[in-house]
Amino acid sequence: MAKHDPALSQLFHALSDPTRRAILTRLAEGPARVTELSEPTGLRLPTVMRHLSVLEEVGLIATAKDGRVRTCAIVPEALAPARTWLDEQRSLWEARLGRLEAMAMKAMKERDR
Amino acid sequence: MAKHDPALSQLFHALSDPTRRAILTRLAEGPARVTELSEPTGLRLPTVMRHLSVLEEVGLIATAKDGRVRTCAIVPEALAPARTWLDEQRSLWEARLGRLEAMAMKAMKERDR
DNA sequence: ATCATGCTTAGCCATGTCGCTAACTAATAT
DNA sequence: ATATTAGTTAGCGACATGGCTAAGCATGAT
Repeated sequence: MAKHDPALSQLFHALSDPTRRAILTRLAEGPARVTELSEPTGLRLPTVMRHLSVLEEVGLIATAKDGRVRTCAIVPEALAPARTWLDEQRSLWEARLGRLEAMAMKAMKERDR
Repeated sequence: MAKHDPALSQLFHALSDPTRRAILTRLAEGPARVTELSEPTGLRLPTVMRHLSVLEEVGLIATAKDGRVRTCAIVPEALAPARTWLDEQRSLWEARLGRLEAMAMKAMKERDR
């Protein structure tokens, strides 16, 4: 069985929450402080903090504290493993389609023989 | 705020489980019956059934029962929304990089004036 | 020195997830 | 007719998740 890939699981899990995706989308426009990120969500600060922790743990964002303000920025490379997995999946699928096509060709040749 | 996108959330959630990803990878090679899918997982049948339900609910697989055997097949188009979101995210990021670059150019011109 | 701001921590609650066993149904094989 | 096979349903338990409030703690403003 394909062995655990905890990083990928965590990555997809992080992306599975709409609030977290919204935060990432916001951050794609540029860095922001925590309060700034929390405002559009309608959620309380501690809740948003938790989402930010999740995002930071999987490496999707980086944060730094300056004085009492924490600034968050996106880490776009962190999305790569997800893309890679999806691409692999697609190429597996296409390989299979290719084999099916080959079989169909072969079947036609047999029939015409 | 970006409005809810429950389908995307469910899709990412479905992909966030290693067992489910393993099942998809297996199915990329061709259809399989339930028992066949359960064997390599080391999990009990009802557990695997639950995973299959999740996959079917989000449209990642299709199943059909013939006699007492249920056959499962992948539905590769179902991955598209995930890919699309990742691509959008990347293009947002690149647009931002573009703007930063433009700002840097402008700053250099100002400085050289 | 005091107050307001911005985050952080601790802890609670409801709900969801993932595993299991046990018992059931339906189809096929003997 | 009976036994086996393949899946299904029901329901349990442990733990994770996502929301909240309340209280704490630095930093910056007055």
